[in-house]
Amino acid sequence: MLDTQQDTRKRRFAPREVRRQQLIEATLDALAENGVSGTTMAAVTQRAGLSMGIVSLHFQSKANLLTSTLRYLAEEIRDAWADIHLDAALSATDRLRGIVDASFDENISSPVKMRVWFAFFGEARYRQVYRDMVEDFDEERIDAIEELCAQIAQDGGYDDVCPKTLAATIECLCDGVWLSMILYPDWMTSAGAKAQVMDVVARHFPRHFQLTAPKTCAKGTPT
Amino acid sequence: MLDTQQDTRKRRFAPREVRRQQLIEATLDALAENGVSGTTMAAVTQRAGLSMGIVSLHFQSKANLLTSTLRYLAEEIRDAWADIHLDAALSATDRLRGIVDASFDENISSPVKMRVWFAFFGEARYRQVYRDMVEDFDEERIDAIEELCAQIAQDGGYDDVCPKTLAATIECLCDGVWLSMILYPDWMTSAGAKAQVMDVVARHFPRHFQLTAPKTCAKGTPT
Amino acid sequence: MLDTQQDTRKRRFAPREVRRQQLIEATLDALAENGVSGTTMAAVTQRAGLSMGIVSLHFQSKANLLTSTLRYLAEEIRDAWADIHLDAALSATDRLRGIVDASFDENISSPVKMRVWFAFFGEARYRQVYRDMVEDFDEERIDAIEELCAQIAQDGGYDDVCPKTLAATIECLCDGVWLSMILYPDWMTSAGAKAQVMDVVARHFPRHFQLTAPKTCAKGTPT
Amino acid sequence: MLDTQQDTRKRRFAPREVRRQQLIEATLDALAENGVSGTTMAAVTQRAGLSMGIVSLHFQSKANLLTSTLRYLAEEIRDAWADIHLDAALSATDRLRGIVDASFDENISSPVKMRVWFAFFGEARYRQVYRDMVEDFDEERIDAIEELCAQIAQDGGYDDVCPKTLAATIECLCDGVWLSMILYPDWMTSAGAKAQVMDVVARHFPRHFQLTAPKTCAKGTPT
DNA sequence: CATGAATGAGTCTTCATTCAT
DNA sequence: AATGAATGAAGACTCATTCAT
Repeated sequence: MLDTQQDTRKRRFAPREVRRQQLIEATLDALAENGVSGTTMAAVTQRAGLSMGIVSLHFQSKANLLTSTLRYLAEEIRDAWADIHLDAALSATDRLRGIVDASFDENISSPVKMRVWFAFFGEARYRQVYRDMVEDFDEERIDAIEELCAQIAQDGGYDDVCPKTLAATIECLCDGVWLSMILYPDWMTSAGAKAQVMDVVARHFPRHFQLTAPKTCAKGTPT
Repeated sequence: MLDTQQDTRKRRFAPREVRRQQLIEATLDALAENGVSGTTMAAVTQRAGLSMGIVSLHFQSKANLLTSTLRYLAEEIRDAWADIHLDAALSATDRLRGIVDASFDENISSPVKMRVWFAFFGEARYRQVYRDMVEDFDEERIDAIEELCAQIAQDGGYDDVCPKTLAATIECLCDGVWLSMILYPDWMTSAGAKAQVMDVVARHFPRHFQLTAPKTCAKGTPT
Repeated sequence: MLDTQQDTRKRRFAPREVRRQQLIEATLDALAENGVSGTTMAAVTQRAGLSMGIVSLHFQSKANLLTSTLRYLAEEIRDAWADIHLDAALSATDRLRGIVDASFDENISSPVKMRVWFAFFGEARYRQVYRDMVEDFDEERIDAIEELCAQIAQDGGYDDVCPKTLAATIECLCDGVWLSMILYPDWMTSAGAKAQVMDVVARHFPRHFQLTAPKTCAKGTPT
Repeated sequence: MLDTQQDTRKRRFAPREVRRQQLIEATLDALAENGVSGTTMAAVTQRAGLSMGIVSLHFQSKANLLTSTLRYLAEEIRDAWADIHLDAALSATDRLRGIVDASFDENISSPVKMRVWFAFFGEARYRQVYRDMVEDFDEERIDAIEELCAQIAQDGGYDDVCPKTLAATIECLCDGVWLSMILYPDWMTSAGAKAQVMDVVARHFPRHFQLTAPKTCAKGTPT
């Protein structure tokens, strides 16, 4: 199956979607390594094993290729999240945990993709694109988290928890943990990231989530 | 006083340090507006009201100007933090609150400077520069927070709090909140940011910090 | 035939070697007219009827273009010399004369190329490039001349001729004559140059080479 | 005496001529090391221990400084040559030998000055200046040599020597030897240069000049 | 659908010259 | 007479885009 795909990719002519995907993946690698400004079309196409002109053919311009790459990332996350969100069989606690797990899934938050996110975020001219693209989804997502928090708070009788604040805290914490994963990849792993966030959730809903035992938290080995 | 300074800046000859500062400030503005790749030397010098060659004269190269700008930001934060950290008159709780307050000080976390920080973080090259520059300080800072948490935990008998985890949570939360301030400045203000972080602290140390009352937390107007 | 070549050169796409040659020839002209420092990439490419970026495409940098041009000249001389040197049918005297003739061949020692040689010699940086490039060949060449002189001296019983000194004299004299051809082109022609050098050879080997008759040497019209 | 001069040079204010000489000497060093294009005003003035603006003050422009430096060199040679030429006590043979000796005097043909000569010669835009400056003197000099040769030829009954051709040969040989001194300084020394030229003279006037004994001419140690 | 040589506007950098002190 | 900070034109180099094949 993979062989067939590889084969298709190396053929002189390939369907439009295969080439687009091939270029987007090469762009992800190039962006992770060199940032937005350091990513040249020559580098992208060389990585994809194709010629320079191919970008114009499939994406018209560099700006469009980058925007498409960003959209690809956003949709990937949205899809992963939607799977959890729409699964009617899950309880509120399982959903909340599922959303956090999905956020730090090895595929979603791989080092390459995290670097690409922040590369776009740091470039002022793409920040607006980034914002327009994630705003709706961000809002939808934070509303969903808030709703789950509200439901757990009500069901569990957690009178002292403000669902809105907790939802914001979870969102911000996730963003901050992502940044740590980029800046200090050796210090913050995918598993550690999940534990870090879930600990704050557990701190608010102690009867529904298990706190990481303080004793296991030895100095020098975070998470 | 300001007039005098303005006057000095516009004079044909100015002391070396005045020019350097003037250029760094112009660079901050340019970076905030255009990101690292979008920031041209022409844009920086025009903003400073000077000629193009002046950068080479005072900073040799664009790379050195950007690195110097990054160092300026880092030292500004370090200084603000050191004021709190070295004030022997403060209690552990006051220090912890002081560090969070300083992190979201209007000058330290102004929109311009926040954008510049993330512009640098987005570029792999400058991430390394940043790490080389502030790794020691970052570690010192998180150790200090951990120590304060440990002290409060011990004094207050909070057996269920792992100081190391809490310190990491605070750091990550601050980063994430900064990110929100850039992306949704209307939604996340400086005051709201402090409240957001202190709420998590209060959740861990309820007898030493005041939780934001859940009732004030109405939907639509977070914190 | 020439039209075809011209046509190829003006076409939007040309084989790599055609473009390289085209650029080297334009560089020769530019160097002869403006020297090393006065030769700008814009001037070279304009002369070639191409755009500025083409140099980076085929030679990466200005330094590499100049080095390649120097190598082109050196190889041209080496090839001309090798034709004589490897021709087994020639006698020692014919070879010696042949080498001198080749040195002042209209193509090898054209005004343009002579000026380019001295433009390079004037730049310390390219003197080293030149040495690294042709030191071996220069040595081989002077050794060959010495050997020819030794053979003629032995065959003709010229006991008073030191082949080593004569070889050095011939080399230096050629260089000096080239210099005269640049500075006073009206005074020193290609034919005169050959006569000048061969006269010194004849002075050493009077029974093998014909001296220019002293009577033809009238004041005001040298050689 | 030297101390006094050094002292004058380091004083904040110095007579016009002292400064000019100081700058010309610094220019000679800079030119020898970096060629015409590589010689910046900053490098020259730094070498002289003075400030950048001083050149404009004493020479108006870089072009004028370089032309003045070239003139300084030309006059130095002319003076050295005139001493010999005007010395009525010398015989024709002594004068001829004296001119050659002066040409390769350690001061006149020092490595630094030789490099500067060829640096100017290689730069097309200074070649005309160079030519205008040395043309008259060159002609005067070659006429003098020719006259000396004619006198020796007549006095010694050398019927087969054309004074005009020999004078041209001596001139060209000197130029070529100078070039060798620059390109291969280890191979061609000042003493070797004189011997090389005088050997050709001796070959023409064997009863007036001593040939270098052929036996001393061993392979590997030229001249 | 695909190639890659060619283009040329945009950028960084250098440096002779100027001028307030 | 001397300084050196500042200027700005000029040049090398980069790279997204175009287009003949």
